[in-house]
Order: sequence, then C-alpha cells, then structure tokens
Amino acid sequence: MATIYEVAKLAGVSLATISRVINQTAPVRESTKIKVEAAMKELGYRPNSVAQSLATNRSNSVGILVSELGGPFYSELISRIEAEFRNAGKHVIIAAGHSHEEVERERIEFLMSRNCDALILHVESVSDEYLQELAEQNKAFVIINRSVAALSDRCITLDNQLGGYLATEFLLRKGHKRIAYISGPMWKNDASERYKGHLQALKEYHIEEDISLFYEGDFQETGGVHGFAHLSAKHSKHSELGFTALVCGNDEMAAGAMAVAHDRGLDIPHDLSIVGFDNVNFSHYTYPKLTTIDYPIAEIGQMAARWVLKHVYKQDIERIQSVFKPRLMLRDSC
Amino acid sequence: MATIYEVAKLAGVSLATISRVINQTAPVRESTKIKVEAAMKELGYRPNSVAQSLATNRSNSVGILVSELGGPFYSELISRIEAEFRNAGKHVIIAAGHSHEEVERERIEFLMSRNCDALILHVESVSDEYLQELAEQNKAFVIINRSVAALSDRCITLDNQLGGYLATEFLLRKGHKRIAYISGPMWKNDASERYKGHLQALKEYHIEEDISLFYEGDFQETGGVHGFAHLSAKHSKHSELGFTALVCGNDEMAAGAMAVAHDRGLDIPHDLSIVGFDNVNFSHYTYPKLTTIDYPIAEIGQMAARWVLKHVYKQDIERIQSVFKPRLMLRDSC
DNA sequence: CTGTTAGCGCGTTCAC
DNA sequence: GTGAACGCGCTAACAG
Repeated sequence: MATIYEVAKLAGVSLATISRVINQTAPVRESTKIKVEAAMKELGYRPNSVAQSLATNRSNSVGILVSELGGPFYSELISRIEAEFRNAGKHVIIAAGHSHEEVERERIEFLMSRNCDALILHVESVSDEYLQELAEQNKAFVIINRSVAALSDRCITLDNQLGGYLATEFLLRKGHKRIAYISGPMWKNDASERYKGHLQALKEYHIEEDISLFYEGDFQETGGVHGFAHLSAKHSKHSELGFTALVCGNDEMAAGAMAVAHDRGLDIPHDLSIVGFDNVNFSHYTYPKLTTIDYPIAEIGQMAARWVLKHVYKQDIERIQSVFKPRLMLRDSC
Repeated sequence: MATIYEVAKLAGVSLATISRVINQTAPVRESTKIKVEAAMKELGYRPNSVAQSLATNRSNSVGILVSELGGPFYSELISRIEAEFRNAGKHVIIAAGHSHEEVERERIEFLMSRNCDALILHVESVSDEYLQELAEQNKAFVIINRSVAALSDRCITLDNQLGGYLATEFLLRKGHKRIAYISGPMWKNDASERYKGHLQALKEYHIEEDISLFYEGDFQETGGVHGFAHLSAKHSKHSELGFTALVCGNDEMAAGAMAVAHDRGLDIPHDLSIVGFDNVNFSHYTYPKLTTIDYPIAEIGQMAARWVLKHVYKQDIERIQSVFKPRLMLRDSC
C-alpha cells in the first residue's frame, strides 16, 4: 500500500497538501489538486484509516454490541443500524456479548480500544453501575432495550410491560380465563417486564396468578418445546389441556410450542390460542400464522443510529424518540 | 484512557518495559513485572489497539464481507465465524456489500484500510479479475460460496449444482413429471448452478426443459409469491395446476410460494410438492415442514475461519475442506 | 495557498 | 534486564 509520502513525492508537493485534498480541510489550488489526484490514482493510494484514527482520535466507525449475531431479531437490528450509518459515511464494528457479563465487558473494551466514536449497546449482563461508570468516562454510547434510570437520556427502549399486557389483555377480552405463560429467562429485564404486563392484565380482569401455568424458558425454540410439554403434562386431565391460551415471551418459543401442540394433534386456534412476542420475520411462516406483539426493532435500531449521528457527529436530527410502543399483530393463531 | 506513558511513570520504569510485560516479548524481572501490572490495574490501562495496529501492522482482526447483514442465512454464517475467531482471541469487523459492485469494492477497501489481517469474502458482483488482482497484492483472503478458478485454493464452496440435482432428482424419483422451478437471480452464480443441477436431473430422466415452468425470482419471499402466481396463472386449466411439484432456489421463496398455494386452497403435499434450498432456521416452522436442501453454512463459515487461522495466524489446523456437499432434508412438503 | 514540524500511542532495535 | 530513540501513516498547528 502506497503511503502519503510517496504520493507527495510523485506529485511534487508536501504531504500536508495531500492531506488537505483528501480531507478538504483547507483550500488547495485547483491545478495542484489535480496533480495530487492524478498521483493518488496512479499509486492506487488509499489513506490508512488506522493511522488517520490515531492522529485524529476519530475513527468514523461506531461499535455495536449485541447479545448474539444469529437469529432474526438481532440480524434485523444490525442490518438497520448498518444501513443508517452507511449512508452517513460511517462504518460499523460489530461484536457479540453472548449475554455473559465478562464477555460483554471485554467486548465493550475491545470496541473502545478500537477507537470507536460511539457505541450502541444491547447488553444484558453488565450492571447498571458499570454503565454509569462508562458514562462518567464520557464515552459516547446509547443503550438499546434496557432502561437505566440515571442514563435515561441515552436509553432507547420498548415498553415491554405494555407488550405483555397487550397480549394477555387481548386473550382475556376474547373470553379466555386460563392463560399459560412461557417466559424468557426472568433475570433478563425484557422477559420480566413482559411477564409483569401479563400479571397486570390478569389483575385487571380479577384473575389470580396461577404459578402452575408459568414456565421459565430460554427465549429459544427449545424453551417453547419444553415449556409446552411441562405445562401440558402438569395440567392435562383426561387428555384435556388445563388452559385455553398460551402467551410466549418471544416468537421462537411460540413456534416451538406450536410445533409440539401440532404433534399432539391440537387444533390451533380452536383448542389453543397462542400469542408470541417480537414479530420476527418468520412469524408469518408458521401455521397458523402467529399472532404476536410487534417489536419495532428496526426503528429502534435506526433511532439509536440517529442518536449517535446527532450527539457524536453533530448532524441535524430532529427528535429522538426514546420509548417505543408495541402493538398487537393479529393473525391466525388466536 | 490512560496511555503507556502514564503507566510507565507510575511504575517508575520506561515505557519499553511496559510493552514487554504486555506482549511478553522479552524477559522482565518478576518484581518489576508486578509493579507494572499494579500500575496498569490502578490506571485501568488498556493498550490502544489502533496504535498497536499502526506499530505492528497487525490488527488481530479479520474483516468479513457478506451481501446482507439481515436474514437467516448470513446471520448464521457470521455468527459461526465470529464464534470461531472469538475463541482464538481474534476479532471481527463486519460489512455488507449489498450485492452491488461498487459497494462491494468500497467495503473491501474499507476493511483493508482498517488493517484487517485477513478478509473473508462473500461477494457476488465484483469480477473474478478484481479478486485476482487483490490476490496479487498479496492480501490474505478467502472466498465463500463462489469459485474462482485461478484462486481455487482459497475458495470454500458448496456444490450448488449437486444441490439442484438432488432436489429435482428426488421429485422425479417420486414420479413427478411436471416440475416447476423458481430460481434466484440468474446472474448470481449459486442461482444458476442450482438450476443447472435441475436441468441435469431432468435430462437424466429424459424430460425436456419447459421454459413455461421456469420463473426467475429474487431469492426473497416475494419472489416466491410472484413466481407461484405467475406459474399457476400460465398453467391452470380449469383451476388445475399445470405442475405437480415445485423446486425453489431458496427457502424464502419456497415459503412465499407455499403461502400463496395455501391461500389458493391447495393441499401440500397432496396437490403440490415443494422443495426449498438452504435449510435456513425457519424452514421447519412452515406448514407443512419444508423439504429442502441443506446448506451447511455454519460449517462453511467455520472452515473459512480456519483457513485464516491456518494461513494467516499460523495455527495448527489439519485439513481445509474446500468443497462441501449438500444433502436432502426430507420433511413434510413432498 | 503551501511547506515544516510536532505529535497520536505503541513496538522495536540498539546500546547499556 | 532495562532505557533511549526512532518509526508506523497521518493530521494539525504554525509559519511563510
């Protein structure tokens, strides 16, 4: 790779001038500019962004940390963030924290040591205190899908409790009395918030929480499979299910539960109504098509990107919406 | 962020010594080593990897370029590659080329300017010549899902033609005579290879190609929807379909086609058999569960990562498998 | 408008 | 074992 020196020599100017035509940081006479550009082209010169980054303490790249790189949910998030930055000329460095505290911290430090201008964080295991410390080191970052009270101005979240409420309230309104619930890992904030919404709806309809209708899954397909097996084993009397509806903490688990229900010969929605959460891309491939709570993940990602564009790159961005509202996607599984 | 100078001052040694304990590049007396480590901890010091990278011309990170960041296919690929590098202590920088030549080139240059030690490329639009030039600049990179003759030692591919053959041959063996085909964009190598396999099977069973049974889609769900609409409109006489089986270039299109077929009141597999391609994660959520060709994308990603580990980071890796064989995943849609 | 000169934070000879 | 000095490729004052 040619360096800026070689370009300077070939063009017969100093290296500062080269820098100027690259960055348009000062006026350059048209004729010398042309010479420089010719030289750059001849040598196939590209500025070394590592060196640029070291010199300017800017990298034009923002770090993104999510829990997993796979799965429909995160890939949609990442995809949208990348798109947003791409047409702002910024780049993206992606890492996965695997919902594991040490890994999350290590990843954050990696992204910081990589000189990212800002970070977009979807972290689940790291503590609120840690995030606050990070903020005090005045590192620019936004938090997605988690609200830290002291950092509320940089949190972009979904009202998960409302989502949980919406799902259950809808079923109650349809006349269901016994509603089972398969949640994600309760230590995860979104999982517990969603369940909280479920309880809120029950309470509003004067129905008591029945712990035997609750199963804590893992947000994966298998969680739905095991959850359904567990719940139905506990409740089936004379081959009848002990509940008429099932709310799942996310779509993967709903799909898993649905598959098992199919295998048991249950007719959905006749024998059992199922509601998911997230509205991931495959949720309308299921049969019957899954009724679910829409998680506007793409918009949230976009908003996070705009937060960065506004606060770090000083672009003119109107308003930053920090709390998004979920809504019910009515399909055929109810 | 503390720098190496501050650590040196606090520990009362020179900065060279700090560098030595970090990189274990030369013996350091135990006592001073302890002092240094204490100082590093006290300051919360982390080496600035940008500076390291500039000094060593190594970044310990490898660039990955895929067509899209979203969708089940690429996210699984990325996820596996990241996992493989993670436990080798390497990092990953991801970019999307959007199947667009200019973007792909720009992305490659970005990754190179980012000082990546190696590149893993899934590119569709850039020319073979361009890739060869890249190789001549002796940049380390592997190519996924595309075979460039001159670069065969660094291509890791699936035998797409075999996959296409397998799908159609299976249907022929089951007695189907009229088999429709919805392909991906034919300028994409994998799409045309798969179709080639389809033709090969037909030929083997002495059935002539019927262009009216072919539709060129876009590898997206809508391609399946439109494709099925198109094919059935052209062929339905008296509300009867002109074909008994349908092969799709990938699972997304198969799911789209299946949904339309459902809407038309067709019974799958009774009225129509469908075969997909890729075996993406949602393919067993469809109803009926989709029969498809398994694309071992995770293994391919892993192998690409190992190629890099072996050739660039000089790790002991046994054998690099360069061509993978697809196989039929028999499920319920046939 | 353009050239000179310092750094940016770190790795790496080469002496001691 | 340890320190001083130089260089990685580029930007940013400061002169001119």
